[in-house]
Amino acid sequence: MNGPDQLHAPILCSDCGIYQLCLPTGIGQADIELLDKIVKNRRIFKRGEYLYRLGHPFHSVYALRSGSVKTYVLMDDGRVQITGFHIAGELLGLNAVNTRVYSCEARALETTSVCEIPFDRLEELGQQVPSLQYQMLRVMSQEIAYNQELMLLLGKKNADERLATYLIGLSSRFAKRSYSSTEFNLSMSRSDIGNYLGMAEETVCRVLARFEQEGLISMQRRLVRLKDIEKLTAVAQGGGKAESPSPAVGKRPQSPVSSRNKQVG
Amino acid sequence: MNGPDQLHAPILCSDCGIYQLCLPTGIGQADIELLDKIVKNRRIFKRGEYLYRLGHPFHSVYALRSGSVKTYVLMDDGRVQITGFHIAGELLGLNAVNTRVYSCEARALETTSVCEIPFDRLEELGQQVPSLQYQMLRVMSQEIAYNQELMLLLGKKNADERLATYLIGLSSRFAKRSYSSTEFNLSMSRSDIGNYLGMAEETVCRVLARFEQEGLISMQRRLVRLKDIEKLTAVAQGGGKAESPSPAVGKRPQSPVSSRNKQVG
DNA sequence: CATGCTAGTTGACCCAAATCAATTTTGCAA
DNA sequence: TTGCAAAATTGATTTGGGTCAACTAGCATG
Repeated sequence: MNGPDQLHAPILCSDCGIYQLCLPTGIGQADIELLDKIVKNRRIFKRGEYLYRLGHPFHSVYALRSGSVKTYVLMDDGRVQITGFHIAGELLGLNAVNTRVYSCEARALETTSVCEIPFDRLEELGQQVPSLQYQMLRVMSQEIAYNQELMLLLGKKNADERLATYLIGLSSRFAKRSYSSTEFNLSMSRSDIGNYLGMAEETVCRVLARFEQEGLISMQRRLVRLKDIEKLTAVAQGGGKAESPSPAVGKRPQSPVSSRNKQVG
Repeated sequence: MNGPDQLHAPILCSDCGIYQLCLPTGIGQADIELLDKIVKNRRIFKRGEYLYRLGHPFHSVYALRSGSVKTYVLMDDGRVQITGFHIAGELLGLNAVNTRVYSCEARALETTSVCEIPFDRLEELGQQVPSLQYQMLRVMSQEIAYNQELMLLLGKKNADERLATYLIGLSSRFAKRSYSSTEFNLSMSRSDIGNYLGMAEETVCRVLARFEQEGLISMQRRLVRLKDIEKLTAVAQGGGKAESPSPAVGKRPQSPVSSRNKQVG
């Protein structure tokens, strides 16, 4: 998605520049070597190729080394909801543990390098390395938290808030991986962005264009530059509408966000 | 929410009528007794009371014995998105494993009986009982799958489809617990339903009223009866609009579901 | 360097559902 | 039993963003 393409994947986990992302704290050198033994293989997926598909039997989880991937769920009639965009250091596929069948699809957005890890081997290893077990719980727990944020966005935010939230979110994910947090390349299309955020791609274009007019960002094609992160954050939180600073007497507050959907009961 | 109120909670997991729901297959009698030792206490929450609140330190997970609970996430300005309604046999709180802080709130919808289980004890026990570890992964994996379905609903379904999906979903959850799948009591308000489904409570009322007119359901207050599950299922899938069976020549298809948001790229 | 082809953009129009408003019904506490 | 607040319903009106349509910009390919 961003940063240098690392297409020459190293052979060992211990040589891998991102293993501290997919397997943070608490795993010793010896354990890393164990892990290295079970990683099935490093594979390259090209744009549009599937890491896994809906309904296929669950056998492996995938650690992203470089590139980016979208995951999405499907309806019978062909409608699609993208549930996430994933970049280097993220682990995919654990959501199939329960049913033993993938409940969504994962597709590369660009050339993407991954480690495929057979789940049953990973589970065995987990029994010897408690911190690895814990790590799996953490990864899933984090995914749940992300998904909850997305539900909040889909259920309660307007178009401006959605886009602003999206940009801010990308920015901080890049920052975490020490890429630029103010200038980056989108690997997904406008249409994918719209699908993910629950809006039409035309609306994505229009809102981005307005953000540019207002000096919040600049865009050319898929390159974004965030020019006013502070204001963008405010918009994401719903503070972009400039609440009338001194509400005239007799004038109903007419808050930009209705009291509906706020906590009451 | 439904079924007999089981307010006299038994003292032991092995006596508990629902332990096979919160801890399915693969746990032996001896392990159950171990588990029983670490369950901190059985508690009763009354309507409106919190099991846990946003930002509070994570210490326990909660197994629901009876009653029902809503979980929801919050925005700074007070907006709320309900992320789930939970009934007997479900396990809450595992989504705080990663940050060690609850990322959402859980609040009883009615008088609700729960087992509180300290997470660190549960984790220790998990190292002795691998199937318990696996069970935790399963529970979280299932929650992710549920959440993905909800994202699909929030992002891509219209009001009719949302309500139909909701009713069908409740029905099959009750069936799994061998309650009636065609007649049940809602423990949540219209407003909560609307919030959960991403629509105004007025719309919930209107759509329910129309479903009743059309003979799909009957409702009085919070008691629902599903009268035509088959058709309801069709509506949930987007098939309620009766695609014109023989499209006249020259008449644009005007499909009830646009080709947008379907899989293309 | 035409020729597509895909992705992105912009304008005009429309509609599903939100909002606003007015009642009605219900559950409970005094 | 009465009184009230919360919950639910129903109607009128508005609107944010979807849909349709036309067009442009990049970019690959023969």
